[in-house]
Amino acid sequence: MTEANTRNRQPSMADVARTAGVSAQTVSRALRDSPNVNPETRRRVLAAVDELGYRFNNAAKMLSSGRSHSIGLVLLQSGGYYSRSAVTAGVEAAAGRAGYSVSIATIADLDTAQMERSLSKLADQGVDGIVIAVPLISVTRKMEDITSDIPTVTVDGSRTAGARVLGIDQREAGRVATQHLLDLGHRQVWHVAGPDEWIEARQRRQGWQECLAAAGIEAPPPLEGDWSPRSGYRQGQILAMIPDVTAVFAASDEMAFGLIKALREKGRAVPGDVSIVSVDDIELAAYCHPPLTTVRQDFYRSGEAAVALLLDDESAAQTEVAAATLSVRSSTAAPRTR
Amino acid sequence: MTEANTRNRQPSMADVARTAGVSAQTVSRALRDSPNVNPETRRRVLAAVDELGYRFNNAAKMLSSGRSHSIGLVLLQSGGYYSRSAVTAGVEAAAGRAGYSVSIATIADLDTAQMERSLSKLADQGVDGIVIAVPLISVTRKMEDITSDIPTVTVDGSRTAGARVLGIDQREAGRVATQHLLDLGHRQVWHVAGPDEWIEARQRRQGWQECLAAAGIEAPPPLEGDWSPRSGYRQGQILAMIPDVTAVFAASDEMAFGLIKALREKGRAVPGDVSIVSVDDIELAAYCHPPLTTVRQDFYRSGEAAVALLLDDESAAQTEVAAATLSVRSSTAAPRTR
DNA sequence: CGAGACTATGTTATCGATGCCATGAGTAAC
DNA sequence: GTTACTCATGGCATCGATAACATAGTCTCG
Repeated sequence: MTEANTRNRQPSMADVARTAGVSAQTVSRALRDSPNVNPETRRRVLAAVDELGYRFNNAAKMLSSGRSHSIGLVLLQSGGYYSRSAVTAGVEAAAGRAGYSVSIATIADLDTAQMERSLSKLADQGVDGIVIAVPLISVTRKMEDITSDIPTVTVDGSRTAGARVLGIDQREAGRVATQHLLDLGHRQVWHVAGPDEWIEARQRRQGWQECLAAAGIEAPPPLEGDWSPRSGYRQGQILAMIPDVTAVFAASDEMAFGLIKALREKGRAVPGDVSIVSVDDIELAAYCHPPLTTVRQDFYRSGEAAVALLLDDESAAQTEVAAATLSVRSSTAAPRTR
Repeated sequence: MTEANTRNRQPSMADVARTAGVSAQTVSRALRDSPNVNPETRRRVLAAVDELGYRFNNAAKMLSSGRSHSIGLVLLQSGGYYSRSAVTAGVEAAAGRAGYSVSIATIADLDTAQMERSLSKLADQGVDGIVIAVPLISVTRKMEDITSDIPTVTVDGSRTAGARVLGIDQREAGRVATQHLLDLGHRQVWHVAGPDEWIEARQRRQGWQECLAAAGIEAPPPLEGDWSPRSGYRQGQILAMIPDVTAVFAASDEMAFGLIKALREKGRAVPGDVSIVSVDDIELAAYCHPPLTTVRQDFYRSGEAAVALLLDDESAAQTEVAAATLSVRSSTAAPRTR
């Protein structure tokens, strides 16, 4: 009589079975694999499903099969909207294709306690696997416990006992960027790095250092930002006060935006006085002024690869590497000849 | 002997009960509410939980309680990395605070079939509620079925029978932006809109039209982009060929970036010759050249509000409105006096 | 034509937590 | 001192699907 009454409970497999005139087990078989089910029976079952608007109960399925067919994704709330979205999309797409759903757990800051909480939350949900898309600073006992129970992949190169590592070669990105500047004739390359807790940041910095070292150049002290355009702007103000700077490698496009703004304000033209290379190749990189020369990395593919690594037991040891390719635009040029 | 063997099944409530010397039922009570449990008993239970590393089984809980304590979030893969991330973060944060987890389902394009599939997927997972963060073009029977079974909130203003609507007043954004240009002395304001299927886009366009109408100005035909900087660039090339254009309202910051680039290339200075206002206030808006005057909208808050609306039955009819505030920077100026 | 293999289907136990009811201990009230 | 009631806890059925086992019928082949 009341409205609540109209909302009967969802039909169950037993209801379908009754309607189709078969047993629940047969319904289960008809709906999943199909080793041995009479086509005619299956037709009847499907008809009944359709008629009743049956929708299988995931909880029950999960309870009896022990698998949730869902994977967890740990993200950082701040810091690089771009790569975060791209990884998410890649993970979700690959998971979806494999019949898995994705649960997200974001952490506000790179903080051990929050990380533990997120992992616990995902573990409580019973995810079959976890993709960690943020750097693990220090791995606690509790994290180890969880990651050794549940297959885990980290996409940033952090290591923990149970977790496989998907290597995106960030050093390569640093090398490519730096080498490009050297090739243009610059004698020195400065660097605005990301936060040191991020493996990405460390690796890019390493690539930069290695590249300079290989060219026999002593690297200047790196400046450090936090990925944000604002931090790039800050560091740019500092760089603008150093006379000899002709080339800068920024660890992210967003920081490069800030960098350019600061340099311009101090009367340093880009690329006339200072060349800038960064990493990410976000969509806007081509539409700022000047268009950014930047190293493209396929985060979407990384997300996909992470899921593949997670679900495919065979390729256990395989760590895929996303190649780094340079998009040359107009923020770099040969140094001004004196 | 084999490695598989080492991975014993997770301890269950019964195991905890045995260890603590109580019944499973008592464990259940001790771990949840607490109407009638002896403090000493609870202590023993908690100790046992800790000792065994017990982690409750979500599937079982869900099966017996009928609630999954998870909500689904439908996102569009492409189109505006920014707002997508912000909404996601807001949803996840609010859901997390309420003890809910978030499952995502992305769709590649605005396509009815994909939308149906995503909703089905979420429904199959047994989510307790759904937040739809993409526009529903046409609502099919199947979608209605799902949204009437499961509480649903759409954050973009699309309407469907079962879904509540979280109104973010996009018309207001359009009005604020247009009015700003008129206040500066512009006699006409052009518009580069988002795709017409997006309610956001339509509403912003309406706001623009209404504002012009109120000022007694006949609106020029709107141009249409797809939110991407590239599409802004295309439309900018067209606008640059029209002599009288002095002010443009772009429906997103990203399109404004493209617009500015195109105008600049055709020799039209921003804001000297053409003023530009857009919407979103992404972080980079302040760091491009010139810094964008743009309307800020708090998508994070929208995400939070959507969850609140979903979980809080009381405020059923309440549609929260995120205010639109203008960030005035340097992409707008008074028109050149002749 | 009978043994073994294979097909299509039904029966029963089970996953792990919870809801409901039962029970015994302690306690307040008359 | 018996009634009535609360508190703390245990026992059992249950949620819905599945795995494992069971069974009746069909087919194949020597």
